[in-house]
Amino acid sequence: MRVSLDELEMLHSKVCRSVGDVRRLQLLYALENGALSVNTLVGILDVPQPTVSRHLSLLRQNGLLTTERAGTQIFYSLTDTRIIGILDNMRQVLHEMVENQSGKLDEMPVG
Amino acid sequence: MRVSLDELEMLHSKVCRSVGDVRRLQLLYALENGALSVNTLVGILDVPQPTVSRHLSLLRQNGLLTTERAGTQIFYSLTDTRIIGILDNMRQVLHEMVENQSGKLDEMPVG
DNA sequence: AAGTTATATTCGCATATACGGATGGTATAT
DNA sequence: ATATACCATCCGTATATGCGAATATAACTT
Repeated sequence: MRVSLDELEMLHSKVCRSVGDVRRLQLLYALENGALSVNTLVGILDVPQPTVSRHLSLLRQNGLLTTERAGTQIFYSLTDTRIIGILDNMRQVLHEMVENQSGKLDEMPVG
Repeated sequence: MRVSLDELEMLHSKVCRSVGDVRRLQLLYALENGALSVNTLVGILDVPQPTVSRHLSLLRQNGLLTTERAGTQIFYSLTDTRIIGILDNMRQVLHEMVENQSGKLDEMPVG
């Protein structure tokens, strides 16, 4: 499948946006070591089942997760585990940025 | 500065969300090779100046950009250029994912 | 001080997103 | 067929986000 730069840019921002939610970030990390059922994820995140289901659905629509049914359960897993590595890199950089520039985040306007 | 896992998680999702907008993604990439003035960025993105200014402001509030005034102009630059490398990694992975699973994104529900 | 350039902010509006609770659907078991 | 377990979707609501147009602020010039 050929993909233009514009399409890639769109996908890129869409994926970043879908990661840009604490619950969804937690879901991705929870699946770091393999597939889990919805119910298990509900237990881990401790939020209502419909909430988890909606976030999982969004992540799947954006290609980050895939599903597999086993009886009545549905197991979600990462489409590409390299995503976690990338998120870890980002987290590491952010960690350093926070420690270095300390209170400089959210600083006052330039004027 | 000590930073808890929760705080880091918050920052992480906040930063991802701020990257999750096409304009802001374009702004970050535009600044890949050094600082640029707001007006220059307006020319590159070809969107109204207030729109650019608002997106820049958000990116700065989230720590991704820093500013420096030079006369009447304000130059924005990346706080940490490693961010671009991370975004490139993600873009590369997404590119491969799209090419591999072709039309599988946005596929139909599991039921 | 008045004018000019560059940038930031405000306002009103439209759209998108997230949530809880209820409901709907699917698969297995009895 | 009924019951149960598991998951997805709908509904109404509250909040967040993005935009264009107009306006405000800051710095430099004359």
